[in-house]
Amino acid sequence: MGRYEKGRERRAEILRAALDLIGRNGFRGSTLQDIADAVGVSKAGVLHYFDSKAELYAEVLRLRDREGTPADRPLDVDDFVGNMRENADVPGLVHLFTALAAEAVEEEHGAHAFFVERYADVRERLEHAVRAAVDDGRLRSDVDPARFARMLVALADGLQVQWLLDPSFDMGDDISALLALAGPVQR
Amino acid sequence: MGRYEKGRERRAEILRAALDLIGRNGFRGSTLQDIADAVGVSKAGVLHYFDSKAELYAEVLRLRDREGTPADRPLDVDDFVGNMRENADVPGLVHLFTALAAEAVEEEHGAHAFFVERYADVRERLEHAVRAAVDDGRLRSDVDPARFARMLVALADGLQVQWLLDPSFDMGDDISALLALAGPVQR
DNA sequence: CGGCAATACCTACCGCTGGTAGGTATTCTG
DNA sequence: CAGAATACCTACCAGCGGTAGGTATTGCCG
Repeated sequence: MGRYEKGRERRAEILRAALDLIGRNGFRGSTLQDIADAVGVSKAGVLHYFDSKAELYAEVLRLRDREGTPADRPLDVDDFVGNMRENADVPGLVHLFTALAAEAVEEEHGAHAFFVERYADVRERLEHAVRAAVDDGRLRSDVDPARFARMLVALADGLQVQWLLDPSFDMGDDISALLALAGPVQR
Repeated sequence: MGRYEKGRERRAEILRAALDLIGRNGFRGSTLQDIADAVGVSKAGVLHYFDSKAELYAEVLRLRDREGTPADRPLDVDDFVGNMRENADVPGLVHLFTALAAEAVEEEHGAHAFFVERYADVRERLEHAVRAAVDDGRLRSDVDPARFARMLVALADGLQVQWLLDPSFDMGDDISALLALAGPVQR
């Protein structure tokens, strides 16, 4: 199952082209043919590297994840706010993420495995970060880390949909608002 | 532009058939042809009543909204928790909602108008409910009603995606948790 | 009642999409 | 340098949402 070097390069080329196209035309307007043309390869050539379009898109998102925050870094709750603000610069990818996630809910979907893993991973890392914040006294002691992590992720996802429909608010502010509500009781 | 009686009945039949099919097969597995067959009409017959599949689906969701909570009733923040729990009984529709909403982000999409209106409406009604709760002292006075309404909706939408991927938690509990965080400061 | 516009709804067709079959050319390994 | 693995092509397919343009039916109005 190993790839030749030429193969690894092509694969990377395809992912990069897909990323570009999505950013430019949105992912609904990007077909396998478009991606193939952009790379200078046939449609079947693209499908030689990815079993389906959905899987290709999942890999695009995985690539983006890797290029963003390194997965091994601890991740703090406040990073989440920053991540959210950065997303405002790449609406195409945000759209891809939300739409694909909602589609991939079914087991047979080509991106299902990706989202299962990704949600589990993000939730777990966030849970640790929340627990740390609770221990530090930066979050109220009655905050349930697992639930709060799920809520943070859910809030982020939901805000993205509303923001795509009408980008007239700052998603980071709303995440901050949740963190503030869970902050230590003042007064 | 008025319809004959037969037309109005057919239209209703189609919507009901679509609703049924979605509940049974999920909406990804339901094509215009399937819906047409279920009603005993041709594909073109269906498209006589709806300009596109997306618009048909939007009408399905609109129907479901009307059959649920009456739109004129005031709506209280706690209703939201109950609504969320009810959704657990109709995963097909939940899937339709989240996936279509994420798709319909683009202006040209057949369901775009529906979601713009619906989000605006729900947010506004929720904002009033939040303001009332703040005035009653059931929510902290520093809660911004507009923002909090948006957050509630976002949390609900986001939870639905995670719940569809793994329905092992109660979405109502997480909504409650947000309301609790925004509740009056105790101790 | 009769006429006639609006509506209902069909068959046939279209372009495009993601995906497959099966071949040939290229790359690397022993 | 043999030969398996990989790269990647052309040709093809079924199914999809959607359109064109026709005929049959409905209901209103004089």
